[in-house]
Amino acid sequence: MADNVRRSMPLFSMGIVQKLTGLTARQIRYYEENDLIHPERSEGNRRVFSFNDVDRLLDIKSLLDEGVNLAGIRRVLSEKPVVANRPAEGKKAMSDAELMKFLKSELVQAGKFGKTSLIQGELSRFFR
DNA sequence: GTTCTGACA
DNA sequence: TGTCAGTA
Repeated sequence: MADNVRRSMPLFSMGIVQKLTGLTARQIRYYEENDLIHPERSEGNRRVFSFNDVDRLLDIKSLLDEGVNLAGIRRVLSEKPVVANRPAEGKKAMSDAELMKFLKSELVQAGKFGKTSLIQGELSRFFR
């Protein structure tokens, strides 16, 4: 259960998530409006994303890249309970350590190249 | 400086 | 979706 705790631990700010996912704040907020994600809120009403939210956002990005509309994405994601991120054996893509490492490298690259790096096109292949 | 909501091109 | 406004 320590796994779920870590995954739902609010750690990322909007800016970080933007770089991590390559999505714009506008999109992220829009997806939240459509109940695709449910970030926590901090003091000043700031969104605080958990590891799960980022992972979920990446899934959304993958679907978007495949030309799936919001309705379709919502359908796919609706099968994934928010807080109920059980140790789904045959569906687990990456371990926490791997995902963490991956995200960190993306951050570094995003920093080097300026803004959105390769996160946009290639990334979608690794997920889902 | 960063993020938030609402709104409009 | 982008972006501007007015805040917190």
